[in-house]
Amino acid sequence: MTQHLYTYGKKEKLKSRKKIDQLFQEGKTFSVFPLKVWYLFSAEENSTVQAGVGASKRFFKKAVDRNRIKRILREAYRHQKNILLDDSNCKTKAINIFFLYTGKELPSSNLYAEMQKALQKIIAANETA
RNA sequence: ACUUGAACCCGAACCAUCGCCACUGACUUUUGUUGGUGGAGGAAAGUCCGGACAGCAUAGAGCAACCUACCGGUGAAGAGCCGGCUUCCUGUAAAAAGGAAAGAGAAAGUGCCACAGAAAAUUACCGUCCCGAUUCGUCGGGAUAAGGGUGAAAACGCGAGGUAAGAGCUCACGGCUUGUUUAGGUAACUAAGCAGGAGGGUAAACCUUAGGUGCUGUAAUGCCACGUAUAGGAGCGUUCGAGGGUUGCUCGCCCGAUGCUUCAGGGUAGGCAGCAGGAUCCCGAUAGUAAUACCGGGACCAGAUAAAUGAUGGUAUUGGAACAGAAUCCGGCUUACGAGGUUUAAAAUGUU
Repeated sequence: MTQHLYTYGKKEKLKSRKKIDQLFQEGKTFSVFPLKVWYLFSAEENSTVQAGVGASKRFFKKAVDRNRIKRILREAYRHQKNILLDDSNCKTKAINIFFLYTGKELPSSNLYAEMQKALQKIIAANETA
């Protein structure tokens, strides 16, 4: 799993509208302030972890601010995703994850610590399941 | 010199590492590896105008609604731009100069005009004048609109005549306005003459006049793929017509039959085109006061669909800056904004 270290390319993004709707309807959720996380394990054959990020239009009316948050979240995921990929239980599963920023102000840090916590929670959830 | 305003320019450099999107070369040909090129704005914003493009409609009439409103030019077009005219403001001895204007009509009608003031359009508080009464302090009736006071604005200004006092009541001059003649100008308009006329403002109040306006927007629209069920129940209807279209309404007109509405249930929500070469951008010449036009040469310059430009460290000083992120595309307008650069102004009281 060390071949692609810190990438976040097209294949790793959660893009299909169908999958996202499914995730919001059927997926489980928890919060690590200021993040809210949806996740869903599925038994599909192409086993990849796909993740998406977002920010509420209600709190961030300017597109520039939403772009900024999405970039920070992507950067945080990009650097920390190997926590998930190196875990032997998660490696082979298809996991859909969505990170929503629920804070009301722009983040002051790079959100690495929060992202790490969130990913570890997903691993823990997988083990109990 | 600083500060402030206006106009224009610019909108954050370079290096390393990690990473993103599009196109593309090579190697591998399920997949991937590696290299190259390009990758947000002056407002991409607000969605306020105008188009291109697309679909639908094209049988009209009335009403309603909306838009435009000095002249000429420019442009695909506009509520755009350029030049001029007029009016107003600043300024000046007068000019020059600078700035502003939703700039047709208030002389068709209706309405409204805060506060103050007697009164905001047929008004009279003080005052002035006349008549009557009088306890000589004033009181009552009438005339008037010169003067005072209020206000953003008070019945055109000023002089003379006139009168009890006064008043465009009359007259001269001036200002305004309608028609007309002459001269200049493409025209708006300007100057002069003649004849007539009115008397506050407001049309970003209704309104009137003149001219004009099909509707809907790229989630348009076209094509391909996938998929279910020409299944079932109920209602309406087939020339005595359900329903639909036609601009918002009314009339009228047109289309119209395995059709329309609805209940329950089921399926899809993937790709391609539209979509990045255009009223394009840059440089130069010519014409024009200018907007702009035209000619010559050169350039190809983002294109996604949960939606690409970021992170970390360093280099000279400030520890990183403003407003802000394309989504069909153009032309404008408006609004937001900064460290800086250039020019210009400070005459409506800038500082040293």
